[in-house]
This record gives sequence, structure tokens and C-alpha cells, in this order.
Amino acid sequence: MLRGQGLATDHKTRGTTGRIPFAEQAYNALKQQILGNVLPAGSQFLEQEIAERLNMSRTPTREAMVRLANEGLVEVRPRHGMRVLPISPKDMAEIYDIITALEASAAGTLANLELDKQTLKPLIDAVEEMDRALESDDLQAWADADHEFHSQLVGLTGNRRLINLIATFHDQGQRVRMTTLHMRPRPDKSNEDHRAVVDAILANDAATARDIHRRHRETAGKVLIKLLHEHHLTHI
Amino acid sequence: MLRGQGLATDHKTRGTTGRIPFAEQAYNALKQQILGNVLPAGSQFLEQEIAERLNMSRTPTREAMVRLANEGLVEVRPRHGMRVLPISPKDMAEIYDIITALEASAAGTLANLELDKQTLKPLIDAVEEMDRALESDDLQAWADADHEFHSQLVGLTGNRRLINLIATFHDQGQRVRMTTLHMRPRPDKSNEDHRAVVDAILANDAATARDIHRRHRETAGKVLIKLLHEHHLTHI
DNA sequence: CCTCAAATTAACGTATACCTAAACTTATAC
DNA sequence: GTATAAGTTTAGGTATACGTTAATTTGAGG
Repeated sequence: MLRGQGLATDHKTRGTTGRIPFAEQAYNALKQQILGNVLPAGSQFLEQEIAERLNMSRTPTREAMVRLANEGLVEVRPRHGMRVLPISPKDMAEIYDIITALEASAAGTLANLELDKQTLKPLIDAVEEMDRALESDDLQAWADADHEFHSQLVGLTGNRRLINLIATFHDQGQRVRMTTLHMRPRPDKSNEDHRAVVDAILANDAATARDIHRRHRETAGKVLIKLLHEHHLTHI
Repeated sequence: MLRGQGLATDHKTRGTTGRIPFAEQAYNALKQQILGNVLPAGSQFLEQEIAERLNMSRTPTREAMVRLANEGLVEVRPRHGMRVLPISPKDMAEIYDIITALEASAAGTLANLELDKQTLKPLIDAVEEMDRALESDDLQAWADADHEFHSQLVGLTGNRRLINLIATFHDQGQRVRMTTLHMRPRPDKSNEDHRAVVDAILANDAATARDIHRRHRETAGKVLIKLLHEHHLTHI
């Protein structure tokens, strides 16, 4: 659940005591290590191994594994432990289809809200940051700003379920995007697209906002998947 | 998440032995009881109570609770056990926004696939079933056929993540739809819309398919939410 | 009667124990 | 040497035990 929904991404509100439950520590640690490719795609670990690695018993470990499985980051098979799921081009197509649909819709929603420039500042800032990053040929900074833009786009809708969903699928594609970051052509078109989406939102033109954003993501998805095929990256 | 994603809706493939793990039994039973309003919105249960109710220990019970929480059906608060989450009009708006975006996109996807009438038969059948149900004033049958239509629509895309997502959010809105089923005006327009979506898909007109479906769901969502406000149903 | 602190209770988070069955190893038959 | 069967190991599913801490109750002071 995906992150499923609900608490999956949210930091579970906990009492005034600062203590973080082991189950959540395990979840956070494993997730970070999966996204950071410390636990690479395809790698497997028995419950016991993970528990030892995290200095806790199998119980909270298991709970974390269940949550990660619901989010689609790992697979749990009896007697084989937890396996970090590799992402195939087909998976990436599924992920992009979903992100495309949700973000395009979000862009339309924002356009209908008649927001002022002040409220959209986070979006505008992100676009400018992307420009700067491109100028200085800092692809990592560009990727960060790109993520910031897409994250703010859905964040401004205020739809918590939507925000969590986008985060979940962003995470699923994380490794693939990182792997291919330096294989892509310079993403100048991306920056243009983002600016056009912001303009459409400011003009309260929902149809255009949706359309541009959809095409933007569709294209990005196609480029990425083509790249995967060209480089024979069938399972990342 | 979802169901988060992944295994959430899928029946976990299990060995040739027919035995179903307690954790999964618990998940299935609780989910069924929540959707069927046997465990009504707002009701709370301690881990121990659920465990006793299901004739098992707290361990598999907890695992089921975690999964249900990830899917957004319940909330788990230390010392208060599991609480079946009530759905507010705002929740319903979030849910409909997501379903609308995803299904409209699915309709567009299908239109681009150049499918023949044979492949779309499940969709066409569902529309006809809805007609029959309306003629015989059988609202429950209509709701079932309506669900079948929407389920087939995303099913035909073959996108497993998408299919799971739609199922998750369908579940989240289940109680609300059932509660309001007999408060709605006769859904004649719905059947028209569905037919138009099928036509657009057959005509390989993605933009129209997306548009009609989006408007269809938007309208349905607005009608539903208006109904909730009129009847002061703030938490179902 | 009300307020706040101390004492008590109990729900949960976690660790551990246990048993079953799948995976692996060894042995036996051909 | 291969195939099958018996024996062994071990991972995981579940139950249970235990300590911590939040919630509740009790009681003292006003």
C-alpha cells in the first residue's frame, strides 16, 4: 500500500516521549537502505538476519517487513525471507501511468482553486531552482528540485491520500531514476513544461494544466523506459 | 497500500497445502466485517478482544491490523486498539478525486489500445446489466453492475498497481455508497455515461474517453457529497 | 464537591519459546 | 551415477511471557 494509505508515509504521531518504537525504526531504516540501494534489488534476507542487523527481535522486524511489502518495495516469501523487489520496464510503465494520472489531475485541481502567485511560490521556486541546477550542470540538484516541484504540486491540493500515493510510487521508482539520471539527455524541456503548468494553473485553465502535465509525464516515462531497454536494464 | 500495493488485494500465493495463515484469516475476516458494517465506523477494539473474537493470539491479529491500517480502513492507536475509521465528506472528496483521476486515465489508456468489441465485452455486458437492473428497480443489482463496470475498466489496462489502488479506494468508500444507495436519484445518467465511455474507447478516442469518464465521476462524487451534507452524514 | 498527586491497572511493544512443515542432506535401491 | 526415500535442519508462524508506560482509580487536601 501501498503504502497503502494512511500512516504509511506519515510519521506516526507519538506521545510526548521521544521514543521511537522499534517497529518504526526498522521500517525507516530498511526503507532508507532500500531506496539508497544499500540493500540492492533482488537481495534477500531472512527475518533473523534483518533482526540481528537492526539489533532487535524478529517481532518488530516482521511488522516493518509487512509494511514494506504493502508498499510494494519488498516481497516476503515464507522460508526465503524478504526480497527487495527489482523494478522492470513494465513496472516502471505501471508506475508512470499512475503518477501521470494523479499529478495531471492535481494540476487541474489547483487550476480550479484560483490560487494566487504567493500560494504557488513553492512551485515557482522549484522551477527556478531547476533552471539554476541545469545551468550549473548539477543533475542531482536538478533531480531534487524536480522532485520538489512534483511534491509541491500534489501537496498544494491538500489531499492527504493523494500525497501519500504519489510518495509511495515515487519511492518505487527511486532506484530506477537514480540509476538513469546521468544517461538522460539534458532535461531542458522538463523545465519548460513545468513553467507552462504553473502558468496554466495561474490562468485557472484546468484543461490545459492537466493536458500539459499529462504529456510532460507521459514523455518523461517513455524516455525513461526507452533508456532502460537501450541499456538492457531489465531489473533494477 | 495500499493494500497499499502488492499483496494487499492479491491472495498471497501459498503452497500446495491449503492452509491459510491466521494472519491472513484475520485480515480477511476483519476486512469483510468492516466493509459489511458489522464493525461499524468509529467502533474500537483492543488487540486482545479481536484476538479472542478470531480465536487466535495477538500476534497474527496485530499483523492484520497493520495491514488494514496501511489500507486506510482502520487506525491503530496505542492503548486504544484498532478503530474503524469513519469517512467524512472531506474523505469522500479525496477518495473520489483519486478514483476519478485513475479511472479517467484508464479509459484513455484503453482507447489507445485499439481494442475490439470482443475484448470490451465485459464492459458492454456490465452496461447492459445496469440497464436491466434499473428497469427492475433493483438498486443493489445496479450498484453491483456499476462496480463491475468500473472494475473491468481498470482491469483491462492490465496495470496491477492501478487495479489494486482502485480496489483500495473502492473499499474505503464502500460503507458510504451502501448507506446512500437508496437516497440517490435514479442513476439513468450514469448508464448513459458508461455507454459513451465504451463508445469512445471503441472509437480509439482517448481524449473523449478520459473527459467523459472524468466528468462522470466528478458529477457522481459531487452528488454523493451533497447528499452527505443534506442528510448530515458527517461520519459514516 | 473539586483538584491534583500517588497508586494501581492493563494494553501494548518487544522478546522469546515452541512447533510445524519446507528445504536440505544423507542413505538406499536400482 | 541417478532417483527416490528417510532423516535432519531451520525458517517462519504463532503463542506466550514480560516490562514499560499511559490511562485510570484512589485518596488527600482544599
